[in-house]
Amino acid sequence: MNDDSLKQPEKRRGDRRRARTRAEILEAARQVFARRGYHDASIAEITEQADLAVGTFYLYFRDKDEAFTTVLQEGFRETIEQVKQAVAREAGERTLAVVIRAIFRYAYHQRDLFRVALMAGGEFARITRAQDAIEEVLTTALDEAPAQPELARYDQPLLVRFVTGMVLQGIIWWFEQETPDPDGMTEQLLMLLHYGLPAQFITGNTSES
Amino acid sequence: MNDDSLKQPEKRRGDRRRARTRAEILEAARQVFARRGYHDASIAEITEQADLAVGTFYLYFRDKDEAFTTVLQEGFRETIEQVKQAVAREAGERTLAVVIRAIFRYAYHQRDLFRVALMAGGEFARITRAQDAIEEVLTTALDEAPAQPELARYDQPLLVRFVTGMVLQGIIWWFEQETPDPDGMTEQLLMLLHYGLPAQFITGNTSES
Amino acid sequence: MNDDSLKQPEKRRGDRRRARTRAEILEAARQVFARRGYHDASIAEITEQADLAVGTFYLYFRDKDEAFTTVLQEGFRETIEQVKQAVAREAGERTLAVVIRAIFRYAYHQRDLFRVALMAGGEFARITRAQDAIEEVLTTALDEAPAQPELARYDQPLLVRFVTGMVLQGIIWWFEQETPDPDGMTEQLLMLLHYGLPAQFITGNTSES
Amino acid sequence: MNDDSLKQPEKRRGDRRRARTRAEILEAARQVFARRGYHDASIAEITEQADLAVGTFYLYFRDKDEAFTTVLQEGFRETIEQVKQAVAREAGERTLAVVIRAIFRYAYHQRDLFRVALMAGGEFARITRAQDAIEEVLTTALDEAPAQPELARYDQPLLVRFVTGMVLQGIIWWFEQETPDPDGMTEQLLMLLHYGLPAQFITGNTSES
DNA sequence: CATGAATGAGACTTCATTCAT
DNA sequence: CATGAATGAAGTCTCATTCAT
Repeated sequence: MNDDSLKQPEKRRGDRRRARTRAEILEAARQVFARRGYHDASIAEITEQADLAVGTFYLYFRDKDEAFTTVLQEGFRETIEQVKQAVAREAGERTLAVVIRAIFRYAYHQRDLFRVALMAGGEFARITRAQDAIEEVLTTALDEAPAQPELARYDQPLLVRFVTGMVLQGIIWWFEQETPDPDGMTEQLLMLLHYGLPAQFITGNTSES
Repeated sequence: MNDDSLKQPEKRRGDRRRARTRAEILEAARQVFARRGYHDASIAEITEQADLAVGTFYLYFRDKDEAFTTVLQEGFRETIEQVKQAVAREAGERTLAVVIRAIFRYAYHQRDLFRVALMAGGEFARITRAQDAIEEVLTTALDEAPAQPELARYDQPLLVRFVTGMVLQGIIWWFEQETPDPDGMTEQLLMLLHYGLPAQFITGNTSES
Repeated sequence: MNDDSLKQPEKRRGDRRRARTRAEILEAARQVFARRGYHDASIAEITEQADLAVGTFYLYFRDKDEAFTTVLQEGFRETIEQVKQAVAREAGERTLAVVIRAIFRYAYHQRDLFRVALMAGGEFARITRAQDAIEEVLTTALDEAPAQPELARYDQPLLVRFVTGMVLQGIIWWFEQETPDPDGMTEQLLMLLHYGLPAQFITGNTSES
Repeated sequence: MNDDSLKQPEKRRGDRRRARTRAEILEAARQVFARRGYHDASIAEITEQADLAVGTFYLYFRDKDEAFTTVLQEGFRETIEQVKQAVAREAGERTLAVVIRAIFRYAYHQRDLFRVALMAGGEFARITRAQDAIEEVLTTALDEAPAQPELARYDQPLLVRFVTGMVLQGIIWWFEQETPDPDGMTEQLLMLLHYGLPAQFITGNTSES
């Protein structure tokens, strides 16, 4: 008891400190990965940015790869949660419109994270990590949607992929352009999904094939 | 004359040999880049795959970067040309249907090349090189299409990006799946572009917002 | 304060260690450069001689060139200072005799350094670095000397070069011979500068031209 | 007989051709060595300059080193011979004045060769090759000179070295300066050897030690 | 004889990772 | 916990030399 009441605060303080240092490294890593890409980012630059010694890095992460993975996982986990909360807030309306708007809104502030994921290269798995995050949210939305007879003609996973591709391109667009803002981007994307393209433009005929 | 008839064969033989070796290195590079990604591909592995000595590589390419760029450029140049020819063959019908079908048909056989481009990472410009190839073809198609009043509501470059994103995901799909085949993939994509998604599914309401 | 008294020793220890390692590399480099010349000296041989890993070299010097330059600069700086001090000690007598004796005395112990500088080859600038060190000292001596009417007939910079050439040959002599010692060498050189050669020996006549 | 009269011309023609090619390579080598120094000169650059294929080089020289050695040897042999002839022409007057003037005159036109020798670096022997050429001529001159009692106080080989050092510096001077011309240079050097420097300047006293 | 494509040893350099302090 | 000097494997690139044509 005595022991406990004395050590607990210390332990907590220690824990808090550990957590803070860990977070600092992660934040530094995120910036450096975004700046340099996975391969050209060096542990030295990360620790320097975090104002720590090189060795400290290895007290918190097994290796460069784990830090990288963690940056993505924790980053995307947060984004996914925020999106889910946003969707939940618009109670019941688990529609594509709501989901995509939420994605774009949060992704816009996380452009860096997507940059990190997309610039990684190397094992292909990594590239898709950004994609996975989007797919997960979209798939959930589709699954929870009321059955739609018109959807039957689509191969669902493929459909998700197509939409994911569009969303991804929207985010990539922001790597270089600032406009449109998230809501404008959402509007453009939904418009396309809603109205599609003129039949004549697609097939070149008035009548469909 | 005498001189010519004597030296020409020798010169041609040398040229042919040079071209062959160059092609072998390029092919090996393409495979290794696809297998490992840009950074993890080593010159040693490339030359080994080509059954040549390391030094030989440098007789044909200034450095790794030049080889990489060449793999993409020559690869995509060929693909782009084939697509354009295919489109031209279906005289006059420069519709999206024709273009996208052509892209999918040729990209299917070039999956490796897209893998190379997409796995590169590093400088972001590189990642988009695959994207650029698609965008170029799509933009041309859009520009040559008859003016469509309904298209006015879209931001054109963004529209191209969205479609590019879908196409890209279709190709990425093939990295792991074999089906659907190019024509099936085309059909799915065009269907989405043509009919769009049910309004209710998008907005959650019967009436639009 | 507490902080200071605690950290300072650590910092000092680290600094001392760094300085020691740096000096070890420099000493090893000097030996290897003297043994092999600039080009044939390899970083591997230098670090091996210093009993360190290859990578350690690059913690202290950007590249081989910087190490080489440093070996010469620090080596000659020391020599030049010692010569200047020696000259200063013989207060007021800034005569050639004093200067040259000082040069020979210190250069004798620095034979290795001159070997390094002279064996460098490559960019010619480097070869002359040893020469520069001597020229600098000699020029200073000449400039500070009381104006001498007889000196007017000489082209000063050329005169310095000639004397430099003699000194250099004296040092090179020691690369293979041990005798004469520095003072003997000085005596021989000064004698030549003082008495010159017999007129008849130079012109072949009793009377001068 | 028949055999002879028929083959000899062919053999001679072949020999002449071989000799010409060899000379072309040597000339090219000399230029490239002068331009780049021993190490940075590549066989490729030499053969390119000679407008030949790389392999041809090895039909005439065992390796790079042999070509280098030959450039120096043949170059200096020629210079030495010319100097000896010039000296012989001034019948009987084998004085220092004549020898040094001859050296400077021919060395001036061979600045490149000395540059090659001096820029070589690497094994020290090479650096001295230029020096050897001068020493040889000077030593011969000294040996053939009538015995001079005043010379007795000098250590002869050392004396030769000193003079060699002066001559060498005169030639090095021409690497960057154009003036004085060979005769002017000779005059300056001889003046120094003849009159020496003012006693006061050397010792700082009016009376000698 | 001449050619020049091919070879491969060897040099430099970087950087993730360890460990003594 | 923190530090940062040291490590050394691994990768890129050069170029003297060989050899089949």
